[in-house]
Amino acid sequence: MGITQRREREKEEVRRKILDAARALFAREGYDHVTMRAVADAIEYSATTIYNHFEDKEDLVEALCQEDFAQLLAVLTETAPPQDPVERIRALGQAYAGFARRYPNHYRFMFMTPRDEGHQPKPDEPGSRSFELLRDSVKQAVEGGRFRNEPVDAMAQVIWASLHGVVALLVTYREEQFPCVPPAPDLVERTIENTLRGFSVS
Amino acid sequence: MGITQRREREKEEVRRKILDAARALFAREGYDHVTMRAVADAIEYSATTIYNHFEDKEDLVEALCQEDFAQLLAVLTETAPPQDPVERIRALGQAYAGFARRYPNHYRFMFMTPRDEGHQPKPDEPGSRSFELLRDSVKQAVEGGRFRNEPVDAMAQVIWASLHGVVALLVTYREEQFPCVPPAPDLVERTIENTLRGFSVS
DNA sequence: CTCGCTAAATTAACGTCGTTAACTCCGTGA
DNA sequence: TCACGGAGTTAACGACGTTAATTTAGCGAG
Repeated sequence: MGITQRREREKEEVRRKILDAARALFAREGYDHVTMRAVADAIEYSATTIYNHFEDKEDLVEALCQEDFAQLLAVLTETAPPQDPVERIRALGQAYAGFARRYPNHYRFMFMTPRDEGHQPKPDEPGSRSFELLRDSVKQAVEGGRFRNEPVDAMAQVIWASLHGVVALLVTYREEQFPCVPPAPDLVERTIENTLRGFSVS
Repeated sequence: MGITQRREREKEEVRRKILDAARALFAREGYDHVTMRAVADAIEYSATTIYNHFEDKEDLVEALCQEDFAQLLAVLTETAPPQDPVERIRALGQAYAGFARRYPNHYRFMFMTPRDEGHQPKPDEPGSRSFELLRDSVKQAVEGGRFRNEPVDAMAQVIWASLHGVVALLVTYREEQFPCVPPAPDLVERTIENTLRGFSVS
C-alpha cells in the first residue's frame, strides 16, 4: 500500500527539479528575467506543469526564498562562532555580507523585494532565527559591558540596517556607477567597524 | 519664423504631460505595475505616442529618475544648513530619510534598481552633487577635529550606506514583516546617531 | 490655391509573458 | 474490464512592451 507514498515521492522529485532549475536561472538572471517557460524548458517539462506544484510564479519564488533563508542561516552558523560577543557580531556581519555578494539576485529578492501584504515571518523561520543570532550576541555584548546600555532590539536592528545598506548598494550598483567616487574597496569592513564602534563603550 | 520654436514648445508640453502622469502613477503603483498604456490613458493619448518622446519604458523612467534626483538635491539644500558640520550631516540624513519615506517608489528606483551597464553618473548631476554635500560636511568635520582622521570619501560612503540601509528596509518591509521584532519607532534616528558616534572623536 | 513634404498621432499587429481551460494519458481500485 | 483521479500536455486568453503601416495636420513652394 506504499503506492500513494511513491506517488508523493515522485511528485516531490518534480518539485525539487523545478526548484533547482528555477534557482539556477534565478541566480543568474534575476526575478524579472526568469520566465516560467524557461524554468520548464530547463527540466524538459511543459510550462503548465509548474502550476501543478506551485500556485503561481510568486509562490515558486517564495518557496525558493524560504530555502535561501535556510541557507543564509546555515552560513551564519556553520563557522565556529567566536566566544567574544563583539567578535561574533563581526563574524556574523562578514558571513552575511559574503552571502549577499555571492548570491546578489537571491539577496535582492530576500531583502529588497516587498512581500505580500498578508505574509509575516514566524518566530521559528530561518529569517527570524538569523536575526536572533545577532540579537543574542548584542544582548551578551551589553551584559558583558562591551556595548552601551541601550535597547537590545533597536541596536540589533541598527546593526542589521547599516550592514544591509552597504551590501544593498554593492549589489545594486557597479563600481563605476557610484556617485562621485567609486566605493572604497573595504567598504563592508569599514561599515561593520563603524557600526560596532558606535555601540561600543569607549 | 517662430514656427519651429512653437512646434518644439508644443512637443515639450506633451513630454511634460507624459512625465507628470507617469510620475503620479509611478509614485502610487511602482515601476512594474505602471504600464505604458496606463500612462497614455491618463493624458488621453494613445500608447504609441510616448515612443515619439522616449526611447522605451526604461528611458521614460530614467528621465523621471533624473528629475527625482534633482528634487532630492533640492530637499537637501532648501532648509538652512546648520553651521556645525556634524549637525549638518544629521540634518542631511533626516532630510534624506524624509524624502525616501515620502516617495518610497521613487526611492526604490533611484537607489534600489540596477542601472544600465553603460550608464554612469556625471560629476555635475544632482545625484553626485547630493553626495558631495555629505562629503564636504564630512571633510569639515575631520578638519574641525570632530571626526576621526580617516579617508573622507570612505567615511561619507559608510554614512550614506548605513542611512540607505535603514530607509531601504523601511521602504521594503511593513512593520509586521520585520523578522522577530517590529522596527524601533526611531530606527532612523538611532542609525544616524550611531553612525555619527562611530566616526566622532570621543 | 494647391500640391507635396514633414512630423506627430493613431490603429493594427507582433512576440512574449503569466496563467487558465480543455483534453490526453496512464496507473490504480472496484 | 472499466470508471476514476491526477499528472502532463496543447491551445488559448488577456495584458504587456514595442514596431510597422497608416492617417492627419500644418507649413512652404510652385
